[in-house]
Amino acid sequence: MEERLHPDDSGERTIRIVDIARMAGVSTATVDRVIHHRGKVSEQNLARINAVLRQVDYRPNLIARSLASGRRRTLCVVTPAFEEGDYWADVETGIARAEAQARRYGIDIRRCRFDQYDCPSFERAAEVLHDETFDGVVIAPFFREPMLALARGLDAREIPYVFVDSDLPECNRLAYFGTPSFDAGRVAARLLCDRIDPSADIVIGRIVHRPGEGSVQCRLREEGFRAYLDETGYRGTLLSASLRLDDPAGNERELDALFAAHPSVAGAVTFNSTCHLLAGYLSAHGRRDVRLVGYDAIRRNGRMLAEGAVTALVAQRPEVQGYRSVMALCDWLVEGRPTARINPIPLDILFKENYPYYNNNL
Amino acid sequence: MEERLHPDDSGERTIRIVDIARMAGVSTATVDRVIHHRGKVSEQNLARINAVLRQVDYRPNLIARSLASGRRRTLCVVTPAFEEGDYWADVETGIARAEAQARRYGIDIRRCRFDQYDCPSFERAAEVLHDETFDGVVIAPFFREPMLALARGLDAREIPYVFVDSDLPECNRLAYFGTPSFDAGRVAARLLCDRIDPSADIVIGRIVHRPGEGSVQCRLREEGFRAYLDETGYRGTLLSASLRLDDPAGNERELDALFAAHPSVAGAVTFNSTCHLLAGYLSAHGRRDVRLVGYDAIRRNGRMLAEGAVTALVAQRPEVQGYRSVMALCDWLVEGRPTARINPIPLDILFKENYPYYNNNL
DNA sequence: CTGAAAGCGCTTACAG
DNA sequence: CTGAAAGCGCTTACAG
Repeated sequence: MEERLHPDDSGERTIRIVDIARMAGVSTATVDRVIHHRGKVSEQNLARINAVLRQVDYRPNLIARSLASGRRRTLCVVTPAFEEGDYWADVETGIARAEAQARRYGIDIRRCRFDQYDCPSFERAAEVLHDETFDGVVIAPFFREPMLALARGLDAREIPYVFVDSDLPECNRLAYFGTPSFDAGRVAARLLCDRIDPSADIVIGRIVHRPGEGSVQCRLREEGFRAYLDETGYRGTLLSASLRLDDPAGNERELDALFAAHPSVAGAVTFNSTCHLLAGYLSAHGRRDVRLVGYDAIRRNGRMLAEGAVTALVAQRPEVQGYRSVMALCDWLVEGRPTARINPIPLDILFKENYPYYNNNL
Repeated sequence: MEERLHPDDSGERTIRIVDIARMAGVSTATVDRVIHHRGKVSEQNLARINAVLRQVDYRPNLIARSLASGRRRTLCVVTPAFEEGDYWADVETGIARAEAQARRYGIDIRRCRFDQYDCPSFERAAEVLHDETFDGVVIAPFFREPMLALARGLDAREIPYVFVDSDLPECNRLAYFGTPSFDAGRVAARLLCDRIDPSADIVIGRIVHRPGEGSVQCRLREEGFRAYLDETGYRGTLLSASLRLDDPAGNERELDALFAAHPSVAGAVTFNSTCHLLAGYLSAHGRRDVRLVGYDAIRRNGRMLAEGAVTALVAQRPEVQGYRSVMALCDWLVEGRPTARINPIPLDILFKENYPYYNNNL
């Protein structure tokens, strides 16, 4: 073990660049060059300075650095467009918090939104990343193929990027922040099964946006859900209900037909944040005997939870995801400090009793 | 609405003290005096500068401020001593995280530990706060009377303090961070009742440290627990088991006797973080039919959860509590930014299925 | 009561 | 390849 002198340990004053310069018999500019690997430095000076650097525990004063350099950097955040009360509004809350902190270190944030149900809109957003240049990118990789292409471009230009919400492990992302979808499905299954008979039928509410299938995340959650049922000896039937965000009358007909055909249904689940749709139906029809589990603590779901129309919600700290995604990039750019590549965000379980405290997650 | 020019909105460059000085026709030192309400300033200059300040949206550059002032401040954190794997070790994790950030703004942290089961040790820690002077204090107010005395002293010396873990509302604390204990009790009751018959007996494990009664927090949790049972028509019997941290043989005898006398017990609960004691007993005696709910995601509890000896844990983000307590003080000291006085930390529910992801809560 | 000047630690042209 | 010097925005003695 090398003997090191550290100010905090020894009571010595903290080491500055001038100190190093003096010890190495060079100017501060040369020390700066070595520290940042920029410009040319003679072999001799390089060796001397490195020798000093090895002796002392130099910790750059980031505040001074940021003040002196005056350098501003710009990040681009590419996430779905949202309205108030939507899931992505909560992610934005976290991003805004990070933005406030990042500004102090000279980092600005540019937003770029896309329609999460419309692949071409994602591709248009990706074009911005091509046309302009950024120091880093946070992106919700909703659409696989365009994302892979985009990632190749970013890799080529050596622009670091962070994934939020869902992951594409084959990409060279700096970090990923999101909940483990498969286990999120298992959790939902457990919450439902704790309260219904193992032979009762369960409705799966599927929100249909367009002909294509659901998101990767929803699919993984469903797999986890089914896995749990298999493991625990479930022997009822899983029924599917196709619902639309924009067609209440159609939803009503769909559900009326389903419940008429299967009076024994005792549970329901949705794998995205729209369980308030099903909850509204159950509530309106007085079906308090049907247990419903869904995802995300958005206000409309929270209201249904409070009313008792939803049994439990599985939530995923969207603000934390937004905040940490941005901060990971800041840490990297400002201090060169890497973040873990995969950062599973905790899966939160909300009942009526603890929902009221599930707010400021920052 | 007053018209304000803000750099971010208008593309104008950001306002500095020199700009204000120029606009008011004074020196930067005088502007500084007005901004910080320090030193004497003539009526006339005061008026001029305030007029300018009203026009522009001056946002001090905190980085420059901290660099220039070179002022260091010291906070004192007074929390229970702990060993690895204890609850308070997790709180310390959050404190250490905050410390790293705070250092950049010239804030140092001093620790002061006490024995959470020993009031005199708390009083000794309080003496440090009297003898030395700090710019702010974070404190876990375990013991009411000495804390009230200490708070009076801090108030008199105008030293801001933040409570963590539990609250004493009659004190003039800058902020409080902790979970709502009563509802934490209700949540535990719900978790237990979802899985047992309303007429089954329930054991309450009480950890006895010394003759005195348990902490305020435990008592409140128990009240919430009982309230939930009352509301939901529970009609079994609540049985009490007195356990000790340091007497496994005694615990064994106590529980053997209890379970022998009450073979119908189907549930158990503890209101502090030691449910691993009860879990160990149940596991060793093959009592998988007894559902157990406890508090805090410390490692020993987590292991029992994974094994299935604990049904669910209610957790309270100790790292977040530690982190935010310190940061609240930093925000106040550095920027004069106040925090909400009461900050309820979310109540987390952990099952075997989501426990693995309940780690880095920061 | 007020302002000129130095300085916090680091970076950045610029001249050599 | 190197170093002296200016400057980032703010604060702090100090002289007046």
